[in-house]
Amino acid sequence: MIKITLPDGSVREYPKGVTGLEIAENISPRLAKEVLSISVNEEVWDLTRAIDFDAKIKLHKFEEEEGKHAFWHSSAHVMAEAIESLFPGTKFGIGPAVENGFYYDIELPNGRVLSENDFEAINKKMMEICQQNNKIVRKEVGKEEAINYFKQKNDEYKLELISELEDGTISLYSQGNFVDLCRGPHLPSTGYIKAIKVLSLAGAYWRGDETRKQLTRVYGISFPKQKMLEEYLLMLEEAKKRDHRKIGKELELFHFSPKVGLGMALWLPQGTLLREKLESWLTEELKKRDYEMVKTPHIGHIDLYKTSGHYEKYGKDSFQPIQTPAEGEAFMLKPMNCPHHVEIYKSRQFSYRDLPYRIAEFGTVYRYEQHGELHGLTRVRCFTQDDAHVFCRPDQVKDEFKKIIELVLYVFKSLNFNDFKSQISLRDPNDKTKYIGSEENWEKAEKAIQEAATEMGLNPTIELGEAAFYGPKLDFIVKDALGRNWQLGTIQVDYNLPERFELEYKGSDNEMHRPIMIHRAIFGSMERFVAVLIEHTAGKFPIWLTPKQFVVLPISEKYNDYAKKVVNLLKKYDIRGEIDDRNEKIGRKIRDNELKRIPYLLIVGEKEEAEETVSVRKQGHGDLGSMAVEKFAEFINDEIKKYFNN
RNA sequence: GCCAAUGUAGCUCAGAGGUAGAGCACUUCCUUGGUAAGGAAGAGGUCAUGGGUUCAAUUCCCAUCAUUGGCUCCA
Repeated sequence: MIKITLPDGSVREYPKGVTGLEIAENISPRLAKEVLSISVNEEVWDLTRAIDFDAKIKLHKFEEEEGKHAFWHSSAHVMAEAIESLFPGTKFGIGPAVENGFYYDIELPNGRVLSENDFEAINKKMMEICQQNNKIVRKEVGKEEAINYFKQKNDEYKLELISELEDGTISLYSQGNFVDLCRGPHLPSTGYIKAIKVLSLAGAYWRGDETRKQLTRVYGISFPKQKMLEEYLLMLEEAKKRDHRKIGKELELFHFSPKVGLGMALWLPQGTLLREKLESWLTEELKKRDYEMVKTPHIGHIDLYKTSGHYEKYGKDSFQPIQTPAEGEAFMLKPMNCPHHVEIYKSRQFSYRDLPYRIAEFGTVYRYEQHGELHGLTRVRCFTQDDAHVFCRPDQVKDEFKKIIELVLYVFKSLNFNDFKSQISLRDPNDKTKYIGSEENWEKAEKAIQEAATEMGLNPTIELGEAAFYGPKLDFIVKDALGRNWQLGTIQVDYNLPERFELEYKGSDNEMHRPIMIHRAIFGSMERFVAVLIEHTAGKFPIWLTPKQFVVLPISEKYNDYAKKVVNLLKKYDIRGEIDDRNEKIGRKIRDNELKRIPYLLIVGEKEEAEETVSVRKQGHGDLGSMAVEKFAEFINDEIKKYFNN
């Protein structure tokens, strides 16, 4: 008998060779139906693998990473089996589970190329294999046996992989007629997969190496329930509908013109209004928190970036220096605001009493991103950071972090980003040599960040070795309405620039000391933030942010004058909107303005004009009845206040 | 930058080796209306750009440019 310890600490005895599936059945038949893989002493195993020793175990369902992973990994094998049976002689690269589904890199025989027209046949075949409910069997083999098998299959990709493995650690998994080199773990049988579908194709270099052959990467998704697949496909469609590029066009927020330049957004009037609202709101919040606003030029002398190190880092792969008529003089488009802000610090002398010194700027920077990297507003070549730098003493780092975290949380809450994670990136404890700055300062800062995060109620994950060479950092990753992750806020300690620019302050000991510089951004960049906001809200922005808060719809042209009066009156209350005075019926005007995601439609006709009221229609809620214009103004302003009071 | 797909009216997209079509938007006219599409007429395109094949190319081929998806997930 062996002792099996469950996650709750309870211990059960089982005969030697018991499997995860048997344990699950013993606990509850219902659990046995849902469980997909098992952790045995922290190692994830197949449910059907025999356990021969005392162990701590944990059973994993689809909801857990470990369960999903096994599920999708087996799905990749099913897809491979389907492709092999449809296209005998196909060679297989790697086929792992990924964040959303799985893929397999393949090479079809005789130079045939897979196309979307083949999807249906593959889907059908995959379902067949799943319905056969074939057992998935693990077999540990010697290296030679593995080599022989794939030699006979003539699969040079698998052979290359095997050649790098150590004898005695090689396992094969088989199901039906398909055998694959694989570490596992896998599902007990293919019948667990109730819904499976090929999603897309892409090219991918063998082993990510562009000098090597390009294989076809086939992406797929699968679920234990048909309904889950339907929901997932619906989510994908919803994501497409919410694509910020599409909504940006529909709402006339921004535009890209190849003539102006790739990756350079032109902000249209509506988009500019939205962006300005965000900027002025954040500016007010910064001022409340003792930041001072600064402005710096879009270019800087090349020597500035040589001192900062950015020339070395960005020089070759960036926009090239701008020459002037003067001999040997050159400027660079600024890739970062930091060096400019450092020079602002240097413009005066600092005592320890003057710190922290906080300066902020909506600073536009230019980076020559690779052509293929460009994507809508999320990856551009010219963008505006909501940048700020805090210069402080080492003993102030923790407090400053707490203050910045407070601001980040405030911003997230105000914009309804309620689901987010935080991540602290620290040094690699095994290789501390690649980091700049003193051991003492690093330790202090790493400790300060962790304490600040905990004290502010965050529950950050800690990533060792993820810190930049110049300092540790804290990042915020928000989940949008569709569950997608976006990295927005970042707070970074920097020991590098103060050193390079020889920044100083006079301490209480009358000696000169080096300040610590903290970089931070809340939005990240205005471009990316607006994109995330669009996708999060599907273009239905909060009332205080939205470019047009209302549109007045006259029942007929006879009431256009009254409509104009309403617009002007509301303007006095700082409520923005316009008239739809087209020669159309009211139904038409309602439809068009609903589609433009206008939060409030104010319908005016004979009755409203006589009573000096508007008939209010709220987006998504329909008719709210009529009210006096002033009352509506109050109503909106109350709604806006609610945003900031709770 | 590399691979693939795509590029036709302001937008969304059909189409075919014989120099173009729809819907929406736009202009004009009719209609003056009560909570998600009123009617009619009109205007609008070197079919991304440059080559090639052909009697004939927007359509086929090549190149360029742009857009999109991927190139990070390691059996």
